[in-house]
Amino acid sequence: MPELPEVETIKETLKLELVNHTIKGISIYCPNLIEYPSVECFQKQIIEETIQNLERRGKWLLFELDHYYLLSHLRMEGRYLFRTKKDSLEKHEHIVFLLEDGRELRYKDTRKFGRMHLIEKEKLYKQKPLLNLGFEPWDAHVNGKFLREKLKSKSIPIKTSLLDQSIITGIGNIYANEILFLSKINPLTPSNQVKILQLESIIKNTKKVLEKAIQEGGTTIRSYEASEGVHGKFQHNLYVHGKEGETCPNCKYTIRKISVGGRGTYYCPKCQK
DNA sequence: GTGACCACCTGGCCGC
DNA sequence: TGCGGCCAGGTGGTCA
Repeated sequence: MPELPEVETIKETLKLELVNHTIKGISIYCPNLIEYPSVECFQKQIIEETIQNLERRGKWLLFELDHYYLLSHLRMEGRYLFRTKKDSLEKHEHIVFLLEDGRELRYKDTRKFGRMHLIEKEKLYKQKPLLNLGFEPWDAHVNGKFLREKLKSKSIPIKTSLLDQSIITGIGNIYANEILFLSKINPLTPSNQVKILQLESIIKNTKKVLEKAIQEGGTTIRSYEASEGVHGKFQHNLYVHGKEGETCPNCKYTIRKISVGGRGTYYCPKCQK
């Protein structure tokens, strides 16, 4: 599933293909994917807009157009593919953007979990979904004191807080597991009981894990591809995620899988006490 | 303000 | 073999 490193990889891949190209038409086969505005407005407003740039904010992909930002969240299995008019529409291809050079940018999403917004440029950070988004992990505001302040009234597990996009944006389930393993913190620890040194360790390892994952092009687990045929390699660097029953690379204890906040959580009970 | 729960959605897997 | 049920996941909404 695309998290921050995967979205960063997708952004860079699409940027090479899309900047300075104009959207001439759009076909929407699954209206539920359009969150805002209405499907009719979305279709009307996006026509004749030229893609100026691609950006990323957390797990959101931002297409900068002339007058709007097209925001795309890939959720679990969303991906973008390039096709031509001659190519027949395949299963799960729900939205087709026709470009002025005849290519088609198709949004494919097996589970239809992804969402798109089209927002006027000046309102980008004044309304959902970016309004309440937290800081990027590399933001200067993100330090131990910041996290302690944010978590002081929270008794939910630290793993759940790491997934809260209004605190630090971009961390998903895979990387939260890895970050807590490297920080030697039990994922069930109440957020307000994590010590300041541990919070600083979390921040350090968040940057470390995400930077490494971006270098490797993200993590390819099941269905994720940056674009067609582009696979990440970070799955070879995972310590605990998806390794239930295997031995811990540090202490050789058996890695355990539990459910925290309804999410599959992998950890070493010996290293992460 | 906080936390728990649910809906969204489909393919894959497992047990019967 | 076929069927039903469960699971995976991120986010937003609702309710206590």
